[in-house]
Amino acid sequence: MLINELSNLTGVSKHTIRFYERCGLIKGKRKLEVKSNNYYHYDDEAVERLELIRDAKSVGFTLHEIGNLIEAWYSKKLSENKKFTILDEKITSIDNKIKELKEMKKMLAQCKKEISAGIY
Amino acid sequence: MLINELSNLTGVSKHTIRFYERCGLIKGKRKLEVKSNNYYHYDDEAVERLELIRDAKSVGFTLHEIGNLIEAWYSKKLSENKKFTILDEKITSIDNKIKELKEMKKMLAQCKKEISAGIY
DNA sequence: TACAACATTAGAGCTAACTCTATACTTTAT
DNA sequence: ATAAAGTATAGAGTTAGCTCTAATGTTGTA
Repeated sequence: MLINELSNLTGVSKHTIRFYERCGLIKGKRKLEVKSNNYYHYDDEAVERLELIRDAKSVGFTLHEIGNLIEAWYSKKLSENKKFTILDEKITSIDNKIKELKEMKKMLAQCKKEISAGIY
Repeated sequence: MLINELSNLTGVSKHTIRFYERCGLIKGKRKLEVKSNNYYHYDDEAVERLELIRDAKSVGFTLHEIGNLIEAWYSKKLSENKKFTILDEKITSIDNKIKELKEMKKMLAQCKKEISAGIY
């Protein structure tokens, strides 16, 4: 698919897709058999990646961190050990985030209770 | 306490504390009885707020969202209903984030499995 | 009393992550 | 054949969230 379709499918703007491409987060491929233009073509992996980027961003990961994650995921260059290190790091960081979110939720529930009780 | 102590206690830099103060996220108070300077004094609530800001930021909330939350929490001006609306909104958003994080974690575990199995 | 350490304000500078504009070429529909 | 819509590239502009500098004044210690 071309960039427009990818954009419609994921809800990520074309500008942003190109920006992510410049950052190395996703990769389109040129078709060698097409000589008249140099349009990029995207596959399902690009869709997957954009969804991963969106989810990871929304829980506070930076593009840089997401880049590492994607590399561990898809790269053929990294050693198995290196990949595990990155993945385990992210899993730990996810666990921490979940813990923080649960605490925040508890706090908010407590806050609601206090408001109901008219403490404030 | 003065800004230096607040900074040491929370690990948030003085510059950043002042930045948050300009944003209205925390509030120091001047002591009327002190005439020779206009230093700000901070209490335990300031510490609480800075911790809340740090936690909320790390899971992807913006300062703007955190500002709303803090207002719902501490403000005497908002109506009870308005506060509940904001708090419930944040609770929903927290639940979504937890869900996303759990999915990501599952994906990462799957990724590790695939790497072990030598699929990549 | 000197001087280091601390405080305030104003404003400049910086990085991440977009977002937009301009230019130019290609494809598609009429 | 031509106009509308799509694509690529380069680079400028924007916003959030800091981060730093300079100027100036205050406090605490030797």
